[in-house]
Amino acid sequence: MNIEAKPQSKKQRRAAQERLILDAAEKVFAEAGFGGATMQLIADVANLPKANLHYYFPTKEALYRRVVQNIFQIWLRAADVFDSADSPAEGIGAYIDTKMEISRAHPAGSKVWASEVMHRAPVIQDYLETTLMEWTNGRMAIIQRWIDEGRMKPVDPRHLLYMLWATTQHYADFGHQIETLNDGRPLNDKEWEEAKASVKEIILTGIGVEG
Amino acid sequence: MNIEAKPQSKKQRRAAQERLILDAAEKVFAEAGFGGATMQLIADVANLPKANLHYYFPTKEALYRRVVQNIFQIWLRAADVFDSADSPAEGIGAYIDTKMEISRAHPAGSKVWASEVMHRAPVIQDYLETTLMEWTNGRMAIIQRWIDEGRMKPVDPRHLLYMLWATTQHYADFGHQIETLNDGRPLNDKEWEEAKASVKEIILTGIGVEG
DNA sequence: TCTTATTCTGACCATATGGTCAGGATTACG
DNA sequence: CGTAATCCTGACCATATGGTCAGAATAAGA
Repeated sequence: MNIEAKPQSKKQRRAAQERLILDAAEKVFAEAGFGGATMQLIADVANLPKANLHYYFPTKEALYRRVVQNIFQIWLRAADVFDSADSPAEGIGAYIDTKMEISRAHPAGSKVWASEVMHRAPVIQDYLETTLMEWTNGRMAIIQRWIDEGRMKPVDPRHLLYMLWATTQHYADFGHQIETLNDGRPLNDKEWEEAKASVKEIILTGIGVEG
Repeated sequence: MNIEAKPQSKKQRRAAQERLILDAAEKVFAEAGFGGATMQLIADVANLPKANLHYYFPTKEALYRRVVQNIFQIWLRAADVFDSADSPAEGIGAYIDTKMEISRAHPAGSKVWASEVMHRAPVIQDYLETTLMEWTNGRMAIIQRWIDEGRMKPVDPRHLLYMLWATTQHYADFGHQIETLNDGRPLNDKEWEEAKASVKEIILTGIGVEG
């Protein structure tokens, strides 16, 4: 009973197949939207027969739900850097860095999330109302504390958070527009660093912890 | 030949019907995406038989194209305030105000635009490459001039523009999330003013023209 | 009123899609 | 091996959708 068989145990194979399908689905959902995505296309991208998708995921909705849930987990994990910081500049700066890196590494995920929210969150509304709400309130409290301690400018914590989300996710969700305005080329490493630096500079200056 | 007949001339009726269909289409495309929207649903919202839509718009794509073009015009007109200003604080502040007001007045339009860009702009790529590119370069030049004249902090004009777009459009595109985090209620007049003020305060401070 | 152009619509069609299923292939394991 | 469980798949189905069309209704004009 080797729990870590080299090629594949039963469970590992199942997990690998699910991962394969989920990755393909994330791409297709991001590029075509839920309505525009077809199981056939996802199957083609995953290089599997369509019927096989239905063996692992009973319906298109179920598959989509898993994709969105995956993304949500990534967002949440990204939030940790916020807490462990003990200065606004450090916490918010690290949060911007992390969110920007996620936008670069998981643009498809960000787009699926954006699309889901734009369509009034039919699948993950409960997450918005519970997990996201709690997370937001927690972070707002932290920011408010920093403000009360006089360590940053007294801005509305809620709208600061919205600005952080909007600005960082923009580089994923509107990546195509940014690429077009960059003469058709995706941002290279240097340009990406400039983007991160610009965002941090304006916002951190804007809340009075830099410059 | 009364060009301004009270009830309706031929052309006026046609224009009115097209407007009716376009408004319904904007709503439906925003809520369901291009792929998820159906001509039947658009027809229901417009309270017309489906075949009638095809009398005015030959295909779903043609209808969608018109919706996106309409929105693009609104975006462009909003940009005027940028130019007529002679100080960074005034120009950028007015631009933020205008974009925020559009986000409130035309959330569906903003969502359709976002969706179109997220899907790699299959319909309006040429606009991105020509009109938007020119507009962006023009505004970057203005910002750069302000910087050269020492009237604002030397930030990257391109990323400042992206931040302006991202932040203002966020209130339309992610309006549902914002509403959920606002205890399920849409922002009221006061809250909307607070949002505008917060965005302006952070950004204008961030570029060193306020605070 | 008669004629013509325009607008409207129910009924219809070809196609694409999500999903099913019977049975074949493969693997696990005694 | 044998056999039971799991995994895989081609063929199929019901439905929904974009789009068509013949002809009715309406308006315009003489």
